[in-house]
Amino acid sequence: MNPLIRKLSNYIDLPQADRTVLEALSRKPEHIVAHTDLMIREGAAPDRVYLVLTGWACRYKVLPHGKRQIMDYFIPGDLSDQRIFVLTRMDHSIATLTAASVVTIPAQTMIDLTDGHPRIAQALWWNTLVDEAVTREWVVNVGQRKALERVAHLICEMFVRTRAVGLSDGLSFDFPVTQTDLADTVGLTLVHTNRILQNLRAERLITWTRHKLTILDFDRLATLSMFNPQYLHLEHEGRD
Amino acid sequence: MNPLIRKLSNYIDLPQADRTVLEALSRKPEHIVAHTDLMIREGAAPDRVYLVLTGWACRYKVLPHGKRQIMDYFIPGDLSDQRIFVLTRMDHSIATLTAASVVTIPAQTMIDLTDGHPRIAQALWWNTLVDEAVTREWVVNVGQRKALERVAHLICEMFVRTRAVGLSDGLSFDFPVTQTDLADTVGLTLVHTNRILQNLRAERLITWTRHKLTILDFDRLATLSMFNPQYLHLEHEGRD
DNA sequence: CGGCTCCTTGAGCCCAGTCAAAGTCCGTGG
DNA sequence: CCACGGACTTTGACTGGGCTCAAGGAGCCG
Repeated sequence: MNPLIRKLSNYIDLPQADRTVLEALSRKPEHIVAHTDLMIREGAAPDRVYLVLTGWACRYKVLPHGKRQIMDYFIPGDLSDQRIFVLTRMDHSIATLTAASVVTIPAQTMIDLTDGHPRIAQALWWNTLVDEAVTREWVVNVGQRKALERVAHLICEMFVRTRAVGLSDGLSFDFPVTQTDLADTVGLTLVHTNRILQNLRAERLITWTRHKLTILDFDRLATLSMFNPQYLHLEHEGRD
Repeated sequence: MNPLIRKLSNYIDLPQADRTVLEALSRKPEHIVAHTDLMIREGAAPDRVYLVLTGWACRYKVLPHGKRQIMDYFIPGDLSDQRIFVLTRMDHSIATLTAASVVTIPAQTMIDLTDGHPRIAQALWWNTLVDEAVTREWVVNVGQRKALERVAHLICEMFVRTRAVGLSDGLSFDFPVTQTDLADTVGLTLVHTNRILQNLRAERLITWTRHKLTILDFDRLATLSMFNPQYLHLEHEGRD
């Protein structure tokens, strides 16, 4: 099933008409190799929105001293900002982390989508609000959690988000980033991130080989990292 | 002038009709003392939006181990999420940092506002996108900058944001938070934040007494903290 | 003038960063 | 099928930025 529909269904049940409209968006995905910037680069004028169908991507920024911070992961079903073209310049970049298939949606299509389909419009608002909540939680993560908790929290989040689009398999899911990516996500060095992963493995909390991550004890991982999934708003909150 | 209008004018010139509509919102502000949670608390159902007219407020979250992270400051002209009521539960809290006057806008008023006034709708989208960009920059700040750079960056940002609503005086502006608040904002301890402030003063980069902060050398402060104001999108980007 | 809250300072420790090198995995081409 | 090369992961030794604990000082309000 289209991962965007699957994702939005966590919020609200969409009637068939709306589903058809959303399905129609996902024709003609583009296949993009790993580690490629999408067309909207920092400084350029955004005129489109990206929808990831398969693979992972991320938002990131590189500072003048060369350090990179990843500020968001895009997994299947994730959409880059629905109204990004209101701005005239991107203030960050978006790149694939893996090979990915991505749909490009022109600005006008997004406008028509929300103008003509109020339930989709509302679901996309939910989507936007969740994106904001996730980013805020990442501020909390790098600001207040210790290294081990930080990595554990990210793993919990990505597991739940992956499961929400039907891409988990029990407590296993595809976590296709390198340790360097992970380090730049949680604000630690590569070396320290690696040692933290050793700890998580030694504590029998996770296994992670060949991009396949398995959580061995979700409750302990969630408690230890103070993971409270409420900010993901996946409890079918759509009123009506 | 109404600080919301002033803020949105950084993006686009609003015709008098739109200004009048926005002015009308700001009748009956409520006066709230410092350190008070606004009605939407974590876990509660949001049904309104807040607009700050005077004073500062913040979004924050307290983790189970008692640590607080401030994820956003609200200064005059700042609006809490324009569509927050799409969610059924708040995942964080909002509190005043100082005495403040705040306008409460019911959900339906927000909907009418954007339905009936396309330019306001677009300006509010700009506002939302800037809020997101700010939060993302805060991820970068706590993730990749060192303590001194972090504090310096926040000062640069709050100076520019304050100036954008006409509340700066040369290189001086009201920075009415305690060092404890500041520490919880930049993800450092109070003690270390204090020492960093001593450094900034010793380096003759700032003075900060009685809530009045003066930047002594903006260029040096901006360079040192790698502050690039592009993410604030204040360059009157509104097309048309 | 007493008691808040907030700011400042000192000493010692530890979590995470840095530097450097070695090991592992995997795709590719001979 | 194996050798090679590049990307990614792991390990060790050392350093240092930021945290913790603790106490004292300054400003402000009643």
